Amino acid sequence: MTTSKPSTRDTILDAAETVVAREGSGRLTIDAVAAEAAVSKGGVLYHFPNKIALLTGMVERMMAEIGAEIAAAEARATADGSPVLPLVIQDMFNRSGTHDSVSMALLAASAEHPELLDPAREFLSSTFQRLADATPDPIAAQILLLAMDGLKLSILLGFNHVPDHQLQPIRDRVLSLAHEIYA
Amino acid sequence: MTTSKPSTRDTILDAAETVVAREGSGRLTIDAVAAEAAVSKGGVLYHFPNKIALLTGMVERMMAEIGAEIAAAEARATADGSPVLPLVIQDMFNRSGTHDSVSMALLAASAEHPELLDPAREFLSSTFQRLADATPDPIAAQILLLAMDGLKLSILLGFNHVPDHQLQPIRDRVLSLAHEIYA
DNA sequence: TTGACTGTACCGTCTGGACGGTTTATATGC
DNA sequence: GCATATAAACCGTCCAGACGGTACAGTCAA
Repeated sequence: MTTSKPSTRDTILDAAETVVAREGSGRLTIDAVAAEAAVSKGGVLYHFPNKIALLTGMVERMMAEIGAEIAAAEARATADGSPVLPLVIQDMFNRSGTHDSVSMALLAASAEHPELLDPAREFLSSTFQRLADATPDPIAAQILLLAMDGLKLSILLGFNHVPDHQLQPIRDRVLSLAHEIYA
Repeated sequence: MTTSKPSTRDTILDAAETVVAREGSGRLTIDAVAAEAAVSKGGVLYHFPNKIALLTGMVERMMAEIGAEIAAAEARATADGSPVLPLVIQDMFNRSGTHDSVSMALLAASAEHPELLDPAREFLSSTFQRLADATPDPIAAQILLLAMDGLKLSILLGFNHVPDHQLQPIRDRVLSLAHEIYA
């Protein structure tokens, strides 16, 4: 099992995300992360020699998580011959709600060292591009993926400009639209 | 004419947005804003007695701009009997590209004092809710509005995970989908 | 014995904000 | 018509605190 013990390194990254989610990216200090992770400041600096390394760690873990998730969806899709896009979108819905590492890492990095997002840019754009291009209607697929981004943004910044009771219908509609693309 | 002279106050708010766009929300300091606005630090603090006031000013101007834009679209719509949603969406497309005050204000405030967004939350959610509910298919309208948010986010953080050459087709498709809602 | 930390003390820099001074515009009194 | 008063708009400097980072001695389990 890969989820046996959360290594201190991961604990620290989790703590960093929690701080960003709760207090804003501007309050992401090494001290705050240490306190949140119940580790000393020296302990944080042992794993991440400086703050840039910490931010880099957040961005890298985010990319790894997205990559794994999409790869898993693709594997499932090819396994039972179902279309990929709905699977990916469903994953996104399931993950939303919990403060997710994607948004937090983006916010944190963009606040202080936007250039750290350069590798993420390439990775994300090519990943989603590939995903959309694999469907019969790439433009429609992109629009749905953008809608998912928007939903994430609104949750991330705390506006549910989508009220809770509309979340379920939106989810159903987006999924059915995703299926229609393959019709 | 209301656009006669850009008051120092507005110059300062513009400068703040520029700083956020160029260097990230974490680099939004009073000194940086002063330098960008070609005003002394004391000058900035004359108009905004502290940093919270500056952030509040950004958020308030953002709401005013959105409110005015949507009101204008609604006025145009009722004037010639055309549907509102496509007009609003067209405005959003036209505004994108230039670093817009909406995103910058959101980023800046969320970084340091997320609670400053509380009034914006209410305003934006009720505004977009009203807009969507005024269409024959609120769910579809919400999805399109979310897609616009997503597009804004991706431009904002510098990922065009939508490549430039797809922007035009996406624009056309979203607009035609917006029209279909009324069909 | 080594790796993974803790804890404390400390330094240099940056930043928000306070403060007092200075220019400019406008109004008032004579 | 001119001096004076007054307030608004702005400048430049200073300071306390926060933050990133360093250094180093000590703990403790495997």
